[in-house]
Amino acid sequence: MGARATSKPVKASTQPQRPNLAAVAALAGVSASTASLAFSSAGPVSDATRAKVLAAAAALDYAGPDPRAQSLRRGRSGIVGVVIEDRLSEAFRDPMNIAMLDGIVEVTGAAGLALLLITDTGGAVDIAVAPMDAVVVIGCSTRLDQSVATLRRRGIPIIAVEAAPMTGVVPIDLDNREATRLGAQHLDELGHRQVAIVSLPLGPDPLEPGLGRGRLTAEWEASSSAFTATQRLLGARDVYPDAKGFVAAGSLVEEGEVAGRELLSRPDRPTAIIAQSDLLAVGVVRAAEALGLLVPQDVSVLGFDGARIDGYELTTLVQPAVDKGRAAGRAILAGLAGEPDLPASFTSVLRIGNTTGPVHR
Amino acid sequence: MGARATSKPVKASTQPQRPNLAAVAALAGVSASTASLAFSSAGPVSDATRAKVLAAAAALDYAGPDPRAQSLRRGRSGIVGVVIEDRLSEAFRDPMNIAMLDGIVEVTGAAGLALLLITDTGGAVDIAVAPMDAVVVIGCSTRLDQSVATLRRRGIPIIAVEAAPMTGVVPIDLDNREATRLGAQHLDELGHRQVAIVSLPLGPDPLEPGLGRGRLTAEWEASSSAFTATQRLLGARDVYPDAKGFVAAGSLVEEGEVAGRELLSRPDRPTAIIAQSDLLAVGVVRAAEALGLLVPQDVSVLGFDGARIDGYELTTLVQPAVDKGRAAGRAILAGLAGEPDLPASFTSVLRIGNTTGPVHR
DNA sequence: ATTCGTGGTCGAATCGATTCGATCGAATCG
DNA sequence: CGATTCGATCGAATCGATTCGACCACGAAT
Repeated sequence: MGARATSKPVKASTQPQRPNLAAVAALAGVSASTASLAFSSAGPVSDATRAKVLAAAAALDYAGPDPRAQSLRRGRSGIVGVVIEDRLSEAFRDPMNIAMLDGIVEVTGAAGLALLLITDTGGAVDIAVAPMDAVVVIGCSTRLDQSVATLRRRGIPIIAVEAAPMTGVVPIDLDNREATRLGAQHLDELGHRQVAIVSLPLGPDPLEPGLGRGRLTAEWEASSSAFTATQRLLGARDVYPDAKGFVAAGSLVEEGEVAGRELLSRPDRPTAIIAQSDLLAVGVVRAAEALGLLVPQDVSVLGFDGARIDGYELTTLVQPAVDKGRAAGRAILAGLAGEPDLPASFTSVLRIGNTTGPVHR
Repeated sequence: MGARATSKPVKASTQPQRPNLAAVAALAGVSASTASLAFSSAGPVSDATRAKVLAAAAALDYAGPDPRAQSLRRGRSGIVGVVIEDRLSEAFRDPMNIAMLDGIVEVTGAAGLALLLITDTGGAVDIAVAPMDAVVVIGCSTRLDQSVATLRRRGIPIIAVEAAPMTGVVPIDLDNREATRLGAQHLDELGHRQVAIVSLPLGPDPLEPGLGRGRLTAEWEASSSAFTATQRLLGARDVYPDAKGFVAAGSLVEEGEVAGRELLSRPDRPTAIIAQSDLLAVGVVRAAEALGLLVPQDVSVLGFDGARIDGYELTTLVQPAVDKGRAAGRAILAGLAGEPDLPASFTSVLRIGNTTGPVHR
């Protein structure tokens, strides 16, 4: 059996060569076009023919049309990219991200689209090589600009959730600044004058690039590449222009604890702390308790998100995370359908919990 | 301007037709093959030529080779499917799933593969239509069988994490049964004789299909479609063959609370509860506290997973979730490289916390 | 001076399906 | 009974790139 196998011996023996539509058609005694019709059921095919084709497919162990070929021919892959900046483990620890993702899935899933997770950790390479029909960037830091440019050249719809406005990108916005200002006003009305901020990550500190965590400086604030954090910072500054701050390295309870310890153990301890997420706020509350301070008697804590974290009833700004996701999903669908852009913007509402109270001295 | 636009007016006017490699090559004055080489840098191309091609690409606003065409030609799409049974919001609330996913990303991401999230909620349709190079099924219930069959016909590597053995599927296993038995023995040594189980979802109750939650019956246990839950059940039965149980509708704290209330408010209240996840265990502890019971004095609680849930120091079985993910990632890579199957199996270790103690009456 | 590489480029086949227009037979209608 | 239409099927072009073998020219070796 070695004589005639000289042309392509390895390939032929190891791989029995997956059958393709043409092979199925041949076995069924019909043309490839008819076989295609039989599978896609997008044209008139007699029942007898369809049965023959299906039988031939079964005989050859054919799994149906190759998705790769389909996506080339149709120009659609059925895949929506989701660009997330952090590592997954970090991004998914924040319930807001999950809620939003779930909103996206709810809408896109119903339309038969699957989600491709793209972590931005590598270079800007990955993002451009996947066969996506559309892409959503979440918490897009400014350094994604070049990747976005590539995507735009490719002509696919780009949706950005809470990002700086860019031409050709459909925005899904949240009133981060106004909402934070609202929360700050609440603190102001309670009489708080010494207020500190715990900020979400701002990107690398220009002065001392290190852990991504540390006391907030004017330089750092100015060079921030994080849109949402900056907006919330501005909202706080609208009421407390000179508030001190601490930048966390992630939206995590532990980070909030670090920040809280840092801010509350100083002699000029603030009477209230504006945390940019509920997870951070919980950390701050813990730090306060660890330092023997009572919340809200000794220190008020304001959160952001409206995550239901059990054991706590934070005063916070409740954002419609799932709706944000749904809106992103609808924006994708609109983009794919060639309809006009479908931007959206959402507002957060202040929910008073038991972590803020009148200043007490 | 209407006269000569009769042939294909709509398409030509709305879409400026994205340029393709051929167009770039033409403008650069080279052949398509050379242009391809210039982009892929997988062959000898003079620097001058490459520069010409790149310049032409820039002039035409060409974004690089179309990923769809590439994946057809190369037979690879760079996409790994991850099949998750629940809704994302539910699956991602369990830290174990996230940890594992992160392990997968760590390995596959380094190899330039992106993850396609596939929720199993719809029919078995979706799963087969995406252009994937490999697929990982997580917590695969038996009803995925047909989808797996399709995938296998397609000839792509299939990795299953904690699933019933199937031919052609590479298993990544955890010692669910043995580990649970170990935990049960720990309770046994502490003198517990009245023990109840809080089980992870088992699939629909054959007798009364409802919420997916309720008292564990022999019929339900026998008809379970959930592999992991069944294994852990068996491990508990190895020590306590007649233990009563309650089936939760998800791995959630709230579900644990429901189950705990149900089991602990009865007159024949157990002295210990085996929960099949740490989240469930926390819920049980909360329920106990709500009922005025002390843990572990009045009731011992055993968890599973080794998730670090703050505020609690559960006695639990610590499983290497991230390693499981990494192993799955390596199994994928091996499969894609045509190497022999790379299965793996992991063991959990008992970590004694402060939620179990000697029986006290 | 002739030959032997070899870097650089090109043609053409191929990946696997979809889809438009054409064809052909049969059934319907006038 | 001839013309029309409709349903079923087929051919061929197309989607956009990759890649193998061929080819050409030029410098080096004999």
